[in-house]
Amino acid sequence: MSRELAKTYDPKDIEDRLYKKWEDNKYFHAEPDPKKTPFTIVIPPPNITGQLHMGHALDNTMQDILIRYKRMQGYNALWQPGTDHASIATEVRIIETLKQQGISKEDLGREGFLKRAWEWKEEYGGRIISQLKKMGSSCDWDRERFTMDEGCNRAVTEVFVKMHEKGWIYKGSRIINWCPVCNTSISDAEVEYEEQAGHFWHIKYPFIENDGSVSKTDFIEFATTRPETMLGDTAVAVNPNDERYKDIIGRKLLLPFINRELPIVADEYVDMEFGTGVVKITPAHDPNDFEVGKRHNLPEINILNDDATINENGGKFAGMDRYEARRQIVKELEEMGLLVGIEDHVHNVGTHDRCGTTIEPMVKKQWFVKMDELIKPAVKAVKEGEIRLIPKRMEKTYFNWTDNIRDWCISRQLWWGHRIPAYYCRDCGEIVVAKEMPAVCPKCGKSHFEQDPDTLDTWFSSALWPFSTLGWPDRTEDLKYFYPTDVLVTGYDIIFFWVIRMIFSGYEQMGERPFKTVLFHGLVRDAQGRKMSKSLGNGIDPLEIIENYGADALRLTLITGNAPGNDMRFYNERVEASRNFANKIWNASRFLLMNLDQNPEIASKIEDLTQIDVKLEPVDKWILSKLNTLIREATENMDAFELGIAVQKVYDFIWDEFCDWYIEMVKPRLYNSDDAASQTAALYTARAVLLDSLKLLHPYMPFVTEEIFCNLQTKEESIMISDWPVWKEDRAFSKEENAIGLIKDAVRGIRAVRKEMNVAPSRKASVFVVSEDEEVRSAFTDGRLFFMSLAGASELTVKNDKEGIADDAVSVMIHNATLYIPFAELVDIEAEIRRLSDEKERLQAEIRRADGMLKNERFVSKAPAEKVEEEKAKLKKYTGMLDEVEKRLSELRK
RNA sequence: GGGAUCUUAGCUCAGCUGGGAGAGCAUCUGCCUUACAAGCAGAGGGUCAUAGGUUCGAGCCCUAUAGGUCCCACCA
Repeated sequence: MSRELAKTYDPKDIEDRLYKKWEDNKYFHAEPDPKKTPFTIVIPPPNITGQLHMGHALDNTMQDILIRYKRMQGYNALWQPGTDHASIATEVRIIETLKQQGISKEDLGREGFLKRAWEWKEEYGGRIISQLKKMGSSCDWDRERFTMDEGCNRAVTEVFVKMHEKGWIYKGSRIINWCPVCNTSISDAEVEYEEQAGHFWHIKYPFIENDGSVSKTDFIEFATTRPETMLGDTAVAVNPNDERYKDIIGRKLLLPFINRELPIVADEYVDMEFGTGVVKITPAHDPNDFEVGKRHNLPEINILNDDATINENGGKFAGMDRYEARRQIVKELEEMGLLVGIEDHVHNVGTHDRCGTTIEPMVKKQWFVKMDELIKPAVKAVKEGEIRLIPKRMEKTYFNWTDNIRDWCISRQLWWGHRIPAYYCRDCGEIVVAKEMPAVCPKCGKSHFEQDPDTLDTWFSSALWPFSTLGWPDRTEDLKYFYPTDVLVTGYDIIFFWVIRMIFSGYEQMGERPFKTVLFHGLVRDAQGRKMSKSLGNGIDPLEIIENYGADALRLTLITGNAPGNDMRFYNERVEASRNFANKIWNASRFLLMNLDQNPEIASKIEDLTQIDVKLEPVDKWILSKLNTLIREATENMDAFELGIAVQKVYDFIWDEFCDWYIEMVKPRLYNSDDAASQTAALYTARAVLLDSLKLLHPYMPFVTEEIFCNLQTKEESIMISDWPVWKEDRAFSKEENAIGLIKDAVRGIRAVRKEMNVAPSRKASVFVVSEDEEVRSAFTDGRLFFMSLAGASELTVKNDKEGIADDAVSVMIHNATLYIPFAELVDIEAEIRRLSDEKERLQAEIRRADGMLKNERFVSKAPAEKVEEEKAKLKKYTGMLDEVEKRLSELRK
């Protein structure tokens, strides 16, 4: 045993060394073992472009806590790691880099670009992994996967082909969200709405008279926020019930610039109350108009190029950017007298969540997943509790999405990702969806196939993650053993993107839930409560925190004082508090090790001692009993995923009960080498309690606990594979809990009195304990040594009456006993009377409360008997104390 | 427009099934007590947003109001 520990804990000394030890010993590795119960978590795969941020830090800390806890409980714990190719995010980043070198994506060509992308993956994919390791994450790195590795690719193709056969994946011409900067379609979930100050342009179109001429006097007026879309108008709509417009339904208008005839159609979609009650219809560029267009068989005229410039359908505006065209159109309408007015208008604009570009709705041919049937088992599972969401309120968010589900646009006009397994015959145009390119066309027999150039939404592959990582589509042993997984830990912000899609994919592909519980956490915000973001520059780098305070401190900070699903604020003072706690444990163990060093005989045999070998004293039993309760409660809290509460209890126990009370209580015994039995019991107990406390803390603070654990014992090689403590009958000592509780009350009372009376700490005083209760007297007699030391007493007399105690002694009342401290020259009778009078008032208030409850017949008859008894006991206790205070007061007033 | 959530000590937040309001930080006082000044001891500080209701009993359950945050929808 190395006993030369530094005075302050320095995480830098130990973290990397211990992590290496764990990895080298394969503690993180899990293999199917029928003798053990599996416990599985799949990591939310971080993007290969990513750098560890506080969100990852929180997410992974929570997972590591659960995994380490279950591993210690004897489960076959697998934490399945991996990374995500993050199709669009990565592609955008690579394009940016290329741009700096003056190269475009097209310059490289598809193949060249993908080569770069894989190089990128090799270069950066490992970065986030090594950062996760710095956090202490106990992932099974032997099983590291990537969403575009061979197995995942097979899973993706398998699912696509299967679902296509089933008719649940289809290609269709629908209105989709188009990002003109990223040059791709995106799903509804990727659109972020942003409030922007814009305008309402009030415009009028002229009627076409029956003779075919354009009216110079007859117009219809409406308003739009996107005037340039008029180039794609194919109708104007009014509500069929609108009396104002009944007569004009079916008439025709002339679209300026384009000179297209527009029918006036009647559709319920139009809100009569809003604006003029007239809506221009642009089926190719507005989702609602698209629906109207379908109902009325209107042509869909796309007026935009992919880069959001106006195409040839825009007549003379062709080639202009969308906003330039908007300005020009408004200007010309004004000149033509067709602009009625401009109004300021704040409205929500859809933007691409990756790049912030305003998206354009466009009709395009894309691949979709049909959702109506697919979603059903996913809804049922959560409704019936087969999948539990924590906190429960997340179910509302979940159902809000499932109830309004729309088909999922899965094709992307990107190169980095899973290429769609659809093949087009160049000769006859036949589409074949298959795992591999067909040799010959089933229709025309020729073999000129071309694969669909598009790739899949990045979430398509992550939706399969819980089973693709375990070997699916093969029925591997891993899959049979570890699936379904147990807990999914993630932020509530990706419930739509990922959680729901994993759930329906799990049921569809595996016929079974992908996980039993989803544990949500919130966002980590900055000290002012703002979201951490690159643009604000307010992000706190977890690696920097680890560098300055250690990974354990970071982990503890992220878990304490936080409930599932709630956002949290992060600031250095909180990390300092966590770091201080690590140091506190460090020093407690240093204290123990020093004492073992000074008692080599005891130290040599301490590892072999059991509780029955040592003569436990009441304080030893007291702390063991407290520990026992802690073990039960902390375990219960962890099982309920109340990690913040669990660790708070462990923290309080270690710091308050163990360090501030127990260690102080046993010091006199440890320093008295005349009583080896007592020393042994104290060292045995301190060590046993510390070891179990460390175990309870290990999931939260793996490094410091491991280091101390290994210093304290030699039989087990690591705390992370040691057994989780359990509540034990032979550690429950209620009598000692009461007795020591009483002594603590006495010590606190005396300390408070001394402080109030300005008695210097160095000045000792004699203390008398007077009690008629024999048990109370023996508690103090048994605890004489440490009680005196803690209370600053020079001598202690325990007796059953106050005979011979100085009249002006200061007194402290506790349950069934009164303490007297004669301070000789220091007495201030008036002050003592004031102090006791305050105490009297306090006790009277307590008695009023308890008495009031007990006098309430309805309380006595309706409240649980246990509760009533509790109040009766309190009433008795406080009445007794009040009697003593009153007696003392009358003596002092004589 | 729909929904969720929050409002508890100066600050940041816990408070699990309703049963005498807690922590960390900050503040004040006193301590270098041979594990730890990243510490020890003591103290102050809250009508638990407001108004009703249910209950023997409400920070916790219900209703309404006010303010904040977030999500969804997107009336052109």
